[in-house]
Amino acid sequence: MPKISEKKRESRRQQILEAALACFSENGFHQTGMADIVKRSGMSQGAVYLYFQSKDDLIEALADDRHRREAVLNSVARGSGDPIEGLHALIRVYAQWLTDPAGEARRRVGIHGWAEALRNRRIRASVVEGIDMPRALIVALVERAQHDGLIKRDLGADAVARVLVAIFQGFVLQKCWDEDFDVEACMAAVASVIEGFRTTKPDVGRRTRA
Amino acid sequence: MPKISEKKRESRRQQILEAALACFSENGFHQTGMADIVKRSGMSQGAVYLYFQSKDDLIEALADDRHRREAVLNSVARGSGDPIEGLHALIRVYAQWLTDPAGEARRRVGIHGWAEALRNRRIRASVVEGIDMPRALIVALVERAQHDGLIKRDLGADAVARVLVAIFQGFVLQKCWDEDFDVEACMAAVASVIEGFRTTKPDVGRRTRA
Amino acid sequence: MPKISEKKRESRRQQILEAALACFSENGFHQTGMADIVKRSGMSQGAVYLYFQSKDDLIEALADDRHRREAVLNSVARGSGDPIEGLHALIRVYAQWLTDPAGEARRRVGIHGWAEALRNRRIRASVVEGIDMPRALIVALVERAQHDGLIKRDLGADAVARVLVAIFQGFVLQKCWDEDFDVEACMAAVASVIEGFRTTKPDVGRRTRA
Amino acid sequence: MPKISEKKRESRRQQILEAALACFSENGFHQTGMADIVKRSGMSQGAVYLYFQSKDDLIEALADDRHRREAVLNSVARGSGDPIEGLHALIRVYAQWLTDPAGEARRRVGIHGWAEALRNRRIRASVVEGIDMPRALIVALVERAQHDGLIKRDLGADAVARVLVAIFQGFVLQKCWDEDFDVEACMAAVASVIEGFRTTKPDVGRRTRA
DNA sequence: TATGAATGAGACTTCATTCAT
DNA sequence: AATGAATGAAGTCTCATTCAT
Repeated sequence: MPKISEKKRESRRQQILEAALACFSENGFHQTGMADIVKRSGMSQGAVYLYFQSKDDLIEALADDRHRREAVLNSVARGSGDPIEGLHALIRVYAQWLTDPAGEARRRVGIHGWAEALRNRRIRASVVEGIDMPRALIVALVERAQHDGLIKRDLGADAVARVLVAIFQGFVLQKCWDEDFDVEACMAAVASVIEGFRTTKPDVGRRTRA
Repeated sequence: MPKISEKKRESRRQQILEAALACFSENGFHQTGMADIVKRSGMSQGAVYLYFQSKDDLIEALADDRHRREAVLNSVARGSGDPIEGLHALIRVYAQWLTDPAGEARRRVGIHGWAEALRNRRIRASVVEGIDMPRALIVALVERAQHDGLIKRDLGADAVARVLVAIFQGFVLQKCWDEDFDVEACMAAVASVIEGFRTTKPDVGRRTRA
Repeated sequence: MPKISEKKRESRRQQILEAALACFSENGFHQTGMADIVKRSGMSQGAVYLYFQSKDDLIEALADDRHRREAVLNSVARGSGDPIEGLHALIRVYAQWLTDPAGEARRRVGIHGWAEALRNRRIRASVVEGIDMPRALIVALVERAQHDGLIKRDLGADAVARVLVAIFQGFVLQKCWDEDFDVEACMAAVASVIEGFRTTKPDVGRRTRA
Repeated sequence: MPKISEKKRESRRQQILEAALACFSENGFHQTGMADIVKRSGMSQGAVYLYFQSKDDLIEALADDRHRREAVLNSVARGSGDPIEGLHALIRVYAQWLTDPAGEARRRVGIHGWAEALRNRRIRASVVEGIDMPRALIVALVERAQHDGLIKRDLGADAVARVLVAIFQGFVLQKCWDEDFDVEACMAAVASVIEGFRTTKPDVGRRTRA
């Protein structure tokens, strides 16, 4: 029974996905040929089509893969007690993800995915869902913080979330374009961003004084 | 060889660029064929090559065009007296650019350009220069503000600038994917971000006390 | 204005159709590659697609071409006075078409078309219409002959027509498979077939009465 | 090497042949993939090649199968006393074969075989032999009938045979394209065709004179 | 200048067949 | 005997660019 073992099959699949990731990372989806992926994966032309129905299917599989990994990323910051501390935890997780050298290719492909999301419904769904997850998480944290009087009540929780998400999207771009992008330094600024959303202590002090 | 007037020539060039912008906006650079651009511009296949050497040349021309427009955008916020007010002015300008319905196509093409910048040196140069301009502007404002004690001195001016730039990059993405993106609400949050960078009053108090 | 003249364009089209006809005649539709047609036509790969949208389009064009030629063929036998003579005229026309050495390729492609008609709606429509034309013609002749008492009234005019059409379809097959197929001899037999449809002598009696 | 029983082996072979027949009937030889046949037969890719050397081998096996079945068909009309009655018997047998709903697929594949016979020597041999059998049979009957003065002596026996064979070939086509083809009505016309081959009454007169 | 027909390399995908298990 | 994963040549079609007019 030469039916390949599930383990082997999954391994082959990963082999192709990794080759595709590397190729897409270097040349984008549409400048990468199946031949490139085939060569890099060390498999034969036909073999790829035993694992993926088409090039688009391959691209979508990578998008789904990314989606799945980010879900894990988000779960880390969940369940923290203090909402402010939760935000900081989230930031730390993403900062780490941003710094990881092994994630370079994935970040680059992510950017290509952003462009692709503009014209491919399936990809857009995956990408948008990918940013809706952390956004929802942040919204929840912010609302709790607002309820506790820790974050200004006149700010939209969604707006706050979008700002934080945007910062990381921009950081991905800047990091990919510029080798010297200093994540550490920027993180300190991000911490201050959160400070900006907080209700100011002095008010309390002044109030007690009064 | 009947030479065409310079005016006519420029007009034709724009005609092609506009057609290309519309096509690229809808389908990206590599999914758009020269035939699409030709059809949309109302010109002939051969004509395009009288104005642009190649498809890549066309893409680069659009990138340069974008670069030139952004230079104008930045100049608006220059020369303001109060650096903090300068930052707010800059934000207002970009918010407006983000909201302009006529700029939709340009924003979308911009995203495709971000992806293309990953593999095309010439495009990257243009894109990076495009964000270096506002970044330098912000850095100058922040440094002045820090000197005046208006912004925390322990924050890197560059980091602050990168955060603000990142926010707008992320906003472009979110706006292009999501029709309902609420620029107004988000701008309020961005104002708070700047608050976060500012020195808090108590410090002044403490300093005076010391 | 290098827009090709209509004459030139039509000539190119024919060039391709002839190459396709020759290739299909030798190897059938699906065993003939576009490369074969391209090579035979002396044009370039891309050129063919300036004249035909796809291989299927090319096949359909040939089917339509055949359809058009047969319409001409049928028109020959129309308008004859004596319906029996009309039938014989039709037979003569088809016999000639069957014998024409220049039509060999067309007959062979016709057979491939019969097979293709089984799974391609568009082709079937063309083929069926192609046999409905002579059938309708024969039906009209037979009905007139029956009205004149020249052909047995108990035969269905449609059945008679189908028999005559079938004979020629079978002849095409036999001629294409067997170089030695003797059209002359067979035509004598076909004349007898028509004899068989005629009313028997008793009618002559009625006629003698007149 | 666990050898399979001869019975089992033959059963598997038939299983494949039936699947192939169904597939070829629907899509023709070259538009049917081995994968289609495999799926329909319920066997594995490799298994087919244990029973047939190649796809062509499979096609040829079906052609031979057809050949064998037709031999049986012809034998029915053999040995009849009256040659004219023999012709009618043959016609009846073929009419029945034409009507049998279970033979639909076989008739359709037969048409594909006619086309294939144009380029495949092996198939042509099988197909031509397949029509030579009934033709020879008819020739023998006609010659006997001519000897007995029942059929016109000036008709070539071979021509008569070819006409009758052609009629049934054409009927197969018309039946396969047109669900409403009326076999019954056409058979009456075929009976008249045979009438047409018969000597006319005057001959009888001559004979009576003798 | 301007046209658009022509080019041909290269894109993605399929498929008959083989072979390790 | 049987499996089905693997192969890789070949298929159809596209497209940026050129060039005769």
